[in-house]
Amino acid sequence: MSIRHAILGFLSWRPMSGYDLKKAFGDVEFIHWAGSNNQIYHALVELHHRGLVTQTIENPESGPSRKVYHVTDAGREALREWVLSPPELPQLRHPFLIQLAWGDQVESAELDELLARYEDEVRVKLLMLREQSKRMTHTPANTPRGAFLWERITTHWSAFYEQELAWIRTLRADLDAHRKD
Amino acid sequence: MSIRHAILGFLSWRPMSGYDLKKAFGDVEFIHWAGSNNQIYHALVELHHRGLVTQTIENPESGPSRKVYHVTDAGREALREWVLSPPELPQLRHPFLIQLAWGDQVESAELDELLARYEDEVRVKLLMLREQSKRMTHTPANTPRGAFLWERITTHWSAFYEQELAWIRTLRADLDAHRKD
DNA sequence: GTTGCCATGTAAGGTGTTACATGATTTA
DNA sequence: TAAATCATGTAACACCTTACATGGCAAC
Repeated sequence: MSIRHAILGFLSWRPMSGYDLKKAFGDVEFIHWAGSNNQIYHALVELHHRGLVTQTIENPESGPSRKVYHVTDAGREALREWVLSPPELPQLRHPFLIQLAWGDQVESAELDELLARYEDEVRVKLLMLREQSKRMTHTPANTPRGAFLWERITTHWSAFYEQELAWIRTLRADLDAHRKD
Repeated sequence: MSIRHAILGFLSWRPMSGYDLKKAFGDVEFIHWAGSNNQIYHALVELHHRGLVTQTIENPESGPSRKVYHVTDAGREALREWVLSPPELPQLRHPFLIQLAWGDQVESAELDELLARYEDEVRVKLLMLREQSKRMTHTPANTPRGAFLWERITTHWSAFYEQELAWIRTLRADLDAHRKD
């Protein structure tokens, strides 16, 4: 799984420039690459070199010229192959859990403050996700099945943060109950 | 959050060598990401340089010599500070979701096979986690609160994969129902 | 006239993984 | 005698992020 596959995926929706791709990456939360310029432009050169995309240069009357990339048949086949490639397990990086693992180093009041801050961050994140999904009307689903998949994926993504929020709330409540014993 | 903090944390349990640390990182699932030789040995040199750890060299009668590191008071203070530092949100890397986002490229039967393979991977992972938690008796909790935290963290880690499993099962069932319409 | 968007790139630096190099001891 | 484990490190590479460089156009 690399950024090239995701680029092929985006280009299968419609031809795009590097700049378009950068925005596309930024729009879709669960495609985790921040989609930095470096990677995108570099990947496009490589995909072009391998013949998976073609390049057309647009010179509009006004504005800068853009290089628009289109998927080729070979590219479409590569996309299909990638979709069917062995699934990888998700990788969860959770620095806060590691921090918390040594939470015994601090006092109960300090610990609860830390947990409260984390709860806050997660809550804000969830609000942000919901706002974003409201705005995101441009789900590019061509078929009902595609739309269905897309919906399940984004819901699942939110569910992750919801579980996080529920967990931290229970934890705080239980620690509080303990403290009063 | 960097590997240095986790190292300080481990050393706060007991003095360890680089080799010990490497194993410690490998043992604890939710810290699993960081522990490669390169990083550990490099970080130890740096921590030593900053005076957060001291080094004693053991030359046992048999076997190779080992450099054992101990936390200093400054190190313990740095650990405390880190524990109280602003919490970071978890980062989820989920290549399979990205793959699935373009699942429309393949036929329903192929898609279900893919989902089945993923379900299998998650199931195996969960089994592995449960086995591991059975073996892991060496929870280094000094206090009841520490043990409590540790237990909540590892349970939460499993819950993540459990949610994953539930999600994929529902998804498959619903896709199947759709197909029969 | 300054900010922001469109558009293409480069450079530098940090993070993280895999493999390699070395050498002694223990276990099968 | 071959392997695995103990133990310390180095090297090379891939990945990913941040910031920089350039320049035109539009809007306020």
